[in-house]
Parts: sequence; C-alpha cells; structure tokens
Amino acid sequence: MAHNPTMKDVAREAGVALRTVSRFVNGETNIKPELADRIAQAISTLGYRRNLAAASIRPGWTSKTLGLIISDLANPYYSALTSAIESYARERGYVVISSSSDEIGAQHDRLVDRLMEKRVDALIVVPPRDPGRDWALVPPPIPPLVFLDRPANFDGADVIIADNTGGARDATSEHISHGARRIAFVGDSLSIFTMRERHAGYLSALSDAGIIPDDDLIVNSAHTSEDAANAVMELLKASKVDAIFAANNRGSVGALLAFKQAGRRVPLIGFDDFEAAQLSTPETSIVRQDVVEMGRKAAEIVFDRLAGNSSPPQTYVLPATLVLRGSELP
Amino acid sequence: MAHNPTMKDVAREAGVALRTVSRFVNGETNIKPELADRIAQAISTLGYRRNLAAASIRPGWTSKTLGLIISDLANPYYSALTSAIESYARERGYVVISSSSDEIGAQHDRLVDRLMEKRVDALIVVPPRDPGRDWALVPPPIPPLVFLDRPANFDGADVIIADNTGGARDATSEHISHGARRIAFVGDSLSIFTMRERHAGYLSALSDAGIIPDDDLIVNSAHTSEDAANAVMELLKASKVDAIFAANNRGSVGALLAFKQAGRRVPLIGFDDFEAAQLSTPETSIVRQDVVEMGRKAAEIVFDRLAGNSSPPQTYVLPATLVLRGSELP
DNA sequence: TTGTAAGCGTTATCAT
DNA sequence: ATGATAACGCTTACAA
Repeated sequence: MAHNPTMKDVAREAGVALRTVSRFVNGETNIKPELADRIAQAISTLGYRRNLAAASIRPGWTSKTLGLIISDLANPYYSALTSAIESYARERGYVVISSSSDEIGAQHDRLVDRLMEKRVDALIVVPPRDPGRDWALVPPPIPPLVFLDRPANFDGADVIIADNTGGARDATSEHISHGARRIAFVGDSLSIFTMRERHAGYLSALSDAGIIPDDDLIVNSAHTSEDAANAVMELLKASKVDAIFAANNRGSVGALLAFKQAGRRVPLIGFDDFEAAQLSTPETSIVRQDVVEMGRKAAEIVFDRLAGNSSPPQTYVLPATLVLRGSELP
Repeated sequence: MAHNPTMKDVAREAGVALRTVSRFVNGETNIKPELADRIAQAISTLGYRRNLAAASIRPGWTSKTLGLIISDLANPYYSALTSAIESYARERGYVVISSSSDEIGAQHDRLVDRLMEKRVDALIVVPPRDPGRDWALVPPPIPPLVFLDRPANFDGADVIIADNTGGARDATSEHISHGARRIAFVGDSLSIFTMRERHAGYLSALSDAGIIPDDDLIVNSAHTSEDAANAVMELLKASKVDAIFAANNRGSVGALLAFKQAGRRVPLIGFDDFEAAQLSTPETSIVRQDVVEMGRKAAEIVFDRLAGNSSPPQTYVLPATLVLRGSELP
C-alpha cells in the first residue's frame, strides 16, 4: 500500500504554495486558472485525497459525523430507525456511526465515551434497559443529544417517544367494544419503559370500562416468541380469556403460533407491525408506530440543534395508531 | 457548550509536561504515582476527554473505524449483515460507519470517497446493482477492501458470497424429487447478481433432470411481494404449475399471499428465511444463507488484512442450505 | 492572487 | 521518570 499523498506533496508537484492547494481543494474561486490546472493535474497524478480527519481537528471544524447508539441493530425496529436517521444525515453530508449497546449499561457507556472522543457532532441514543452511568456525571461539553424510543433521567436532551400508552389503551378499548371483558396482556418485563407504558394504557382502558384487572391474565415474562406462545397456550387451555393484547411483536407472533397449535383463536391485537401480520388469517390488527418518522424526527432535531437552536429540550410524543385488519373480531 | 479541554490544559492544571499527560492517557506505566494522581485529578476536574480525531492523524495511528456500504439498511438482510459486522468490530475496539447506496452507483461512489477521506481503516462494500465507477480508477492507496454479497470487477479485494447457485439447485431438485416437472421460478430482475446465480442453479437442476425450461414459468419482474403475489396468481390460474421456487423472500411472501387468496397451494420452496415462514401452514421450506456468518467472515477477513496478511485476495463461497419444513410436499 | 508561518491536539524523538 | 520540541495534515491570519 503506497504512501498517502498530502497537500504538501500536491503543492510541490504543482509548484505552488500549500495555501493555494488548500484554496483549490476547498473550492475557493480566486485562483489563477493556470495554477488551478496545475493543481488539478497534480492531484490526479498523485491520487491525492484530502484527509478529513486532519481537517476536522481545526477549531470550528467538525467531523460531520453523527453517533448513534441503539440496543440491537439486528432488531428490525432499530434498523428501521437507523436507516431513517442515516438517510436523513446522508442528504446533509453527514455519516453515521451506529453501534449496539445490547441493552447493557456498561457497553452503552463505553460507546458514549468512544463516540465523544471521536468528536461526533451529535449523539442519538436509545437508553439501555440496564441503566448505566448517570448522564449528569458525563463531563461537558456534551454534544447535542437526543433520546430515542425511551426517555432517560437527564434534562439536557430532547426526547422522542411513541404514544405507547395511548396505543395500548386504544387496542384494549377496541377489544372491550367487541364485548371482551377478560383481556390478556402478553408482554415482556415491566423493567422496560415501553412495556410499562403499554401496560399502563392497558390498565387505563380496563379501568375506563369498569373492568377489574386479573393478574392471571397478565404475562410479563415473554422475552421471546416461544415464551409468548407458551404463555398464550396456557391462557387458551384455562379457556378463560376473551381476547389478547400482545404488547410487542414477539407477543403477537407467539399468539399466532399458539393459535395454530391449539387450533383455536381469540381476538388479537398486537403492538408494532410485523411482516407476518398480513399473512395470517384473519390478518392481524396492530398498533402502528411510525418508525421512519421517529428516526427522521430525531435527525431533524439534531440538525436543528446543530444549527444553533438552544431552546429548552422538549419531549416529542409521536402517535401510535390502531390498524384494524380483522383479528380484533371474535 | 463549554470549551473542550485539551491535554495542554490538563498538563497546566496538573503542573506537569504535556508528554507526561500523554503517557498517562495512553496507559504507560513509568510515571511517578504522585504525578499520576495529580494528572488523574486534573483530568477529572477539567472533564478532559482525549481527542481521537487528533490522535488518528499521527503516522502509524488509525481511526479504528470500518466503513460499510450496503444497499439498504431497512432491509433485514443487510441490517443482519451490518449487525454481525458491527458486533465483531466492537469487540475489537472498532466502530463502524454504515451507509446505504440505495443500489445507486453514483451514491455508492460518493460514499466510497467520503469514507476514504475520513481515513477508515478498511472498507466492506456491497457493490450496487447500478455499477458505478470502476474500482481500478480509484487512486491508491485503497484500504483493505471486501466485497460482500456480490462480487465486483476488481481483483484487489476479497469477496464473500453465498452459494446461491447451489442453494437454488438443491431447492429445485427437491421439487423434482417429489415428482414436480413444471416448476416456476419467481424472482426479481436478472440484472441482480444473486438472481442470475439462483436462476442458473434452477436451470441446472432442471437440466440434470432432463426437463426443458418453460419461459412461461419464469418470473423475473417481481420487485415486491405484491408483484410476486400477482405473478403467482396468474400461474395458479393457468393451473399448469407443479411447484414454485421463490428466488427471494419477497417471492416467498408473495406466493403465500397468492395461496391465501386463491384458496389453493402448490409445493413451495423459497430462498432466504423470513419471519412468517414458521407461521404458515404448512411451514415454509427455504434455502438458508448464514447471514451472521457472512458478516462475521467479512469482518474477520478485514482484521486479518489489517493485521498484515497480504496473500492474494480470495473469494469465499459460504454454504446455502436447504431447510425443509413441509411446504415442499404436494 | 499567492505565499509564509502559526496553530489545531495529539504522539514521538531525544535529551536530561 | 520527565520534559522541550518537532512532527502529523490541515486551515487561516497576515504579508507580499
């Protein structure tokens, strides 16, 4: 691998001063055409490429890089968020370093440090379930910071979340409107923010209808589709369930698996769309969060902050809308 | 946002020389404990954070960054690849800049330039369908380069692809072994490398069985699941199809949609696993490529090259294995 | 319009 | 063990 030619090399080759090459490279116009030609020539023969890393350390210059920390890129939900952010950033000439915390606080913290050391211009973060270090302990300056999908206990950052509570309430109310009284909640641990919110929405809908929640109908240990399937099988066996609200798409898939295995279904509404939803019979109704919009909004806020907007940080709650496809019916 | 403290600031605060702070920060041991304490103290009170961008411009130092260009992060296939690469890189202290070319050559080229200007240590690239600039025209030095998922016309790079031909041949042969003779190929444009390969495997299996391919059974215009569903509906109506080989998972989903709509199915084998495969009845058989392994292997090669291995570039063909779940049966 | 020289935050050489 | 001081590749006052 040959040596990497520098501006100095170009200047020597073209027989001009370093400064002139810099001007040329930065697209300044006041250069005698003849010199410009010589420089262009030199750049091409030498195969010069400017070193953005070197440029970025000058005061007032930036890396044109966004740092993104999500929980798991292999999860379609987070890769959709990442994709939306990356494409918004790319249009503005920024690149994105995306990394996964795997929900582990220490790993998240290490990534934060790393990205700040790399001097990313801004940080978009999905706070990990396992909390990690308090943001108040991170020494300033902290670049523009946006919490995505979940809030965190720090008031220097904007927050973008979906209306988890409202969506869950709507789904549960829909079940109730069809006469269901014994509605199961099938989800993951309540240590997860979104689960707590959805659980709250579920309870609130029950309460509005004067239904007293039954602990036997609440599953919050379904980490995988298989877990959810097993739980739903139990519920079906006891045959005391009128309808199911699946609080995430693993829950929805689990319910479908259980229906298939049991040869019997009950009304189902899930949270979050999933690929198989339209292949099931009946098609599966869900609460949809606009993932692309969430990512886009996060990027938008970041660039707004980068542009100098220093108004107090805000929390943006994006709508979660009920999409009925048939599975809500008895 | 306060000023960003530098090593110099730390040195002044601690009353030591710049060099000593550098030693401390880089974890060197030969420092008098007392000075080390003063430095640690100063770092903490000042909130100093080393500037990796500045460090990386020194000769022999690198950005510890991998550049990744895929076609579309929103596609689960590519996000799975990205996830595997990122996690392998993270374990080694590297971060990944991932970006999408959207299959557009010019966009791909722009990203290549950008990433090389940022001095990424290596590049992992999914060559875009729409070719873009010839790699031979890119001035050296080119960092270690790996083509992923598809080859490109350049021999300075390692290549990692799946055995698309073999997988397609196996799937088609499986259909034949169950007595099918009129087997449809449902896929996307043959301008896509993987499609050409899978199509070749399909033809080769037919040929081995002495079956003459029928153009009416070959669909290569299914860009979406809906396209595929329509095509399969047509095939079913003509009722001259014994079995379907879906050359990607949009094709598989389309076939399932068509089966549902037509109220009738034929044996089906797809290429690439998909979430709904195990929810269908019967469960859908597919050819599985080990996506995680492909990503892991790409990262592994990159680090091997980074470690100095300069043997001639190789092409690695990873297995694509038939996973039978029932849908291959009549 | 062009060039000289200082400086960005870091690491590395070489004395001490 | 510690400290001046010179790089690294770039941008930018300031001169010419």
